[in-house]
Amino acid sequence: MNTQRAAVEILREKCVEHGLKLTPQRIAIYEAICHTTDHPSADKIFKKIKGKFPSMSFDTVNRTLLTFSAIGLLKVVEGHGDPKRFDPNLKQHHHFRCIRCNTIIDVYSRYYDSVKIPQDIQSRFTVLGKRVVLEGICKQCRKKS
Amino acid sequence: MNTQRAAVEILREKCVEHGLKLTPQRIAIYEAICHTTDHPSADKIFKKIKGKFPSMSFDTVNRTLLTFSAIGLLKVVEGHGDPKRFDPNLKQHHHFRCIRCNTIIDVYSRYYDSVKIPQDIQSRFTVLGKRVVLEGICKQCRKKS
DNA sequence: TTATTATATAGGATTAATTCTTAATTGCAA
DNA sequence: TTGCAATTAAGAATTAATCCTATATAATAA
Repeated sequence: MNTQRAAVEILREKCVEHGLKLTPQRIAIYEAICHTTDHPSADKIFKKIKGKFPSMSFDTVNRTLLTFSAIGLLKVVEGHGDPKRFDPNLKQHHHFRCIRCNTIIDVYSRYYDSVKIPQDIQSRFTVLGKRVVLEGICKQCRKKS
Repeated sequence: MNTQRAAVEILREKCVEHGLKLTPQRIAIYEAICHTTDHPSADKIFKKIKGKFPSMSFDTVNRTLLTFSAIGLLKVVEGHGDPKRFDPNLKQHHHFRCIRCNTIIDVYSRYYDSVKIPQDIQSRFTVLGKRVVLEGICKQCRKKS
């Protein structure tokens, strides 16, 4: 698949750039998370990979995800005290979180992208990223009640 | 102190509203968190209270904070997989998070308050809250490097 | 290629965070 | 007051995250 090849190439570049080895584990983990849009936890990725890669340890998955986060291959999304959740989507986007089922859904909006950093905030901090975070009830949970 | 009395009254109202008992533990915990602006974890609140209330258990602090969160007395702030952090500030506000020291600083901005919920998002979700979340380097950490 | 070496991994141990269990206590309504 | 349902303390159990170390391996250079 095209997107898979692209993923390995992106990974390879980043590894070379940071002097990291391109191991089968790293490839499997990066490909696994690239196929998600639900911001999975380390444990979810671990379980997903277990079938194809029975010898992999949870520690490797967790450590690798943190490494990826450190080199900017993915981000830890803002959560609410539950296990860390990872997001391979580096494009500017926003999040909606359901307070019932705790799902985090990507929101794309030019309008939100265009929200500016006011001058007084710029002088207080070095702002590297911004995001609009919405919360409420998702469609599925709305149906249930 | 005036703000302290106010805190107890707010707590009492909410407790009556939800059929909860007004216990000394709840009062102590609510007053403690009302005096913070640094979005402390349950553990920090626990340590803060320990001096005045040596018999209180960590579990009580944690459970009580979650109860407060459930009845809307405070909120669990968006974090990054670390222990839950609580925010008694229910006024519309925004957050800046330092990626170095993990401090979360309140940001007040009329401009950010005025950011709207687009129509297509309203139709997908029942949006109950919104916040602009900034991240970057805070002043203190900028000095260090 | 092959040898070398620094890095990475597996798997179990450890630590930390959170939640559960239970017996005792205590607000508060009657 | 009294009775009872809600709440608490304390420790156990569970779950999440990190650390340790012996082994394996990717990448480099001969």
